[in-house]
Amino acid sequence: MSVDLRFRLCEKLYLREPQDSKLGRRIIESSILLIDSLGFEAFTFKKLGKEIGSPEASIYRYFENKHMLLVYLINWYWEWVSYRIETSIRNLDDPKKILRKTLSAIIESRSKDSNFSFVDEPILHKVVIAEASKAYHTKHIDNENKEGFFKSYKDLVSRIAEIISQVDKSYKYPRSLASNLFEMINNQLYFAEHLPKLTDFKSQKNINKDINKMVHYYVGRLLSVDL
Amino acid sequence: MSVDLRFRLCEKLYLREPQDSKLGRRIIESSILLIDSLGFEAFTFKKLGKEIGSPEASIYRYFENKHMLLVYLINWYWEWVSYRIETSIRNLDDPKKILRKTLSAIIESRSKDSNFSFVDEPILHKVVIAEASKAYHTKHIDNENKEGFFKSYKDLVSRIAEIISQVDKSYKYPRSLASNLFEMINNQLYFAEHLPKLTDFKSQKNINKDINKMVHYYVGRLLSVDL
DNA sequence: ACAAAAATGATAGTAAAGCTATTATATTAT
DNA sequence: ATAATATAATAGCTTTACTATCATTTTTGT
Repeated sequence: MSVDLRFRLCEKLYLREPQDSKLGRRIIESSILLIDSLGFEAFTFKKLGKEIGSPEASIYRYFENKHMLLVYLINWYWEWVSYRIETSIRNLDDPKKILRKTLSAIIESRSKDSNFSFVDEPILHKVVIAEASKAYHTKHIDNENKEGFFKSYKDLVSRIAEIISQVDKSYKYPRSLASNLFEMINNQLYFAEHLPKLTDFKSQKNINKDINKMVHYYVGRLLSVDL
Repeated sequence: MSVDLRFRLCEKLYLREPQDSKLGRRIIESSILLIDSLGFEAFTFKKLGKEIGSPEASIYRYFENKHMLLVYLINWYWEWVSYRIETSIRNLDDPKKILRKTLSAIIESRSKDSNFSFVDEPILHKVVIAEASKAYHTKHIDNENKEGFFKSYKDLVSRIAEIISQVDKSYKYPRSLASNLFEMINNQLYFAEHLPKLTDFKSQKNINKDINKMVHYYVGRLLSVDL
């Protein structure tokens, strides 16, 4: 019998912790699928309610609105990526090796993880690729940031920046490189599928391998180390 | 008496060419200011109509909906950047010099241009930074791309990729580098202002200089040339 | 200068989104 | 078994995102 791990996310994001109840988990599970299939703009709590056989009003008891739900899902995703990275570099000492493993773990954060039965990670990653920028490009960004809405992503970027600095202490832009890494990977994946003129990658099975190669080359060049 | 230049944008974007009438230009002018101040989500044609003293329905005669208007504005911005780049590299031969000038022109695409009286370019750039990703992260991206909704940006990226290739013919990712350049610059500017943990830049007057330096360093490193 | 054509204004109306409120019925905890 | 809590069922309200109609300007062609 599998026990679901759970992440502790910013409490301001929800009215009731969705990981703790059946309905809550169904909200998480189904919203990921529904946002993926409808797109965030066409996604509504009414449609989600219909999907899971519960009234709209019940969903409002968990999340104030669909924006909060999106931010929640995105935080969940970054917590999960962090968890995968830490797992994959545990017991390593060599900074270059740690960096290499970290980069590969980031790219591989696209496959199903049996530790979380109610989340389909590959689809959640699709949602992050397509919708995450909407979560932080809002008029209320400064308040929301103060409340901790983006903590998971910021912590992850800080961690990667640290790993980068351990390879090249003199590198001037570790945070920018770290955030750009995530944004770039997700953008290039999106472009490969939808706007191929904006990328050199082709949308195909092996795209992960190609992106992985590029990212190692890229970071290696910028830090002038061989990765 | 100043004569406004105008750009030829994809005709599918609008129902009536807004650059050709007084009301149309007021729509462009005021929508930029209003999207900047309200954010795209809270921006509506009703509010825009109130602002310019025209009924909502009149605006609908120019643009099918606010999404189309946003896409239009963003195309306008990229056409303008292209125009500024071409102006600044005219008569140059040396590929490295062309690349250097191009990068600087991109960064400097943040100041008022007196050739277009009805557009406040610095504010339009703010709108592009905050809202452009919403224009292409939609469920209808593939259809819209087919219709040419993103032509201006794709053409610009192609042009930069060409310039990059002329400096280093063997560089494998010219398109990805070009698109990443634009996305990175805009993201880092946004992060500096709103999510400082995600960047090494501080939001202050001289940020353009700092970003310019980083971008030259960055492209120089990746292409292994001195810029 | 004048009629025809085209653009704009004024106003109304509709469906859906984005909520909030209320009461009834299940579930769960003690 | 009962009290507390969560969920269901239903209703209703405001705003958004449009569409339609007709009157009034403004522009254009001759």
